[in-house]
Amino acid sequence: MARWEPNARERLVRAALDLFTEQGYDATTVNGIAERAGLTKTTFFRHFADKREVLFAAGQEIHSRLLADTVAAMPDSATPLQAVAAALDAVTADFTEDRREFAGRLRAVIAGNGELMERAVFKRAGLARALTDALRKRGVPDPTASLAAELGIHAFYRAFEQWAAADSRQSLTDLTRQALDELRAAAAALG
Amino acid sequence: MARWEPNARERLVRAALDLFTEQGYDATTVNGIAERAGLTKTTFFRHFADKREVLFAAGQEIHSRLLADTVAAMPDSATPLQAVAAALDAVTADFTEDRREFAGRLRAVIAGNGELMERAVFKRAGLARALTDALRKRGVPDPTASLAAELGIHAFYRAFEQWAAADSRQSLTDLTRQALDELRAAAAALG
DNA sequence: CAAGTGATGTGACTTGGTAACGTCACCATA
DNA sequence: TATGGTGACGTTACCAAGTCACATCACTTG
Repeated sequence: MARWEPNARERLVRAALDLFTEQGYDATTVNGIAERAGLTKTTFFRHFADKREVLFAAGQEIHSRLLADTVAAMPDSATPLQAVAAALDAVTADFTEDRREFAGRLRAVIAGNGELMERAVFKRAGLARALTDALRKRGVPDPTASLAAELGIHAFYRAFEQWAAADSRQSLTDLTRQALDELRAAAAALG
Repeated sequence: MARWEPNARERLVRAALDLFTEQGYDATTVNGIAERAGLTKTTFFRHFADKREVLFAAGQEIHSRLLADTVAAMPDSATPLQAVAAALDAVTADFTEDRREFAGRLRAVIAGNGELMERAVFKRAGLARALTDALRKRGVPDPTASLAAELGIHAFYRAFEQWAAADSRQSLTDLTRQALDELRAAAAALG
């Protein structure tokens, strides 16, 4: 018999999201989360750097690396925006249909709290940064690199809003491709 | 004789920036800041929502409103990017030469601490949001509005880095104009 | 001169977050 | 089988951020 139940990390995430939706983020204590997961506060902070991070740790650094690796693997002939598009394809493939309800609840909790919004914006900036750096390593000069990266991340979040909130039947990959096309056209028309 | 020294808010900001540069952000307590300003912790939190905000409260909402008002005052014939350029001119006029040393120290402290970076990124997103909303009110459709706004804010921060860090003799207004021109050209060339 | 206002102080409290130390199943290796 | 290490967790104590109820007193207004 095992000494501890497995998947402590995942249990903490689920307990946190449940409590946040039930009583709100502020009214939920870390002690409460840990207790529901059958653990203690100390263990919570061994898994997550702070209270907010329990909602963001899943996938963040993975996605950054996936963006960077995909961009690096593109042939030299690819344009910056083509590299960005490929990277977004790779990341969005991870957002399968069965994760949509979870993503929707996550989005709702985050949207309802200032501290969480702040962290979300920061994470978004981190993704843009990773994408920018990957483009720079391909020799894309500034400010083209950061611009292409921001365009891509912008498209991703725009699409994510639709995917997680509404009941659109399209995949996040398709929605992101459409958003990127729109943004590309708008950028070209800016003047 | 007045019961309290005047300018409590400003005294708190200066005390905070001084202590942060001397001992670092983490090693500085709110009690310490308040004490140096001749006040107490409670009074600190009456002026600033949290410890970080003491470095950001100056100018944030003022700048948002200035951006919005300037965009709103532009003639209908102006393009989105022209409105953005005018708004940036208005905001950067506020960054006079005598504030440069202060801005440089501020930038250094923020760059050295993760929590402060997070807040800075959030404030930046707030400015972009204000600019986007102002453009929308002019009838600029999405995603053109948010794109033009992000381009402008991107230019502003890019220029701010040069202005606050190096000893370039140019005004922030000029640096921002140049940065916006570069970004416009890069956007048009994206494909 | 009385009543009200506003900026501050006091003290007690909750909670996020850290740190030192202890516990015990599991695993490797002799 | 004996032994010693490792990793994941718990316990306890602590600090500092942030909140709240209540008190103070110069200044203002009628």
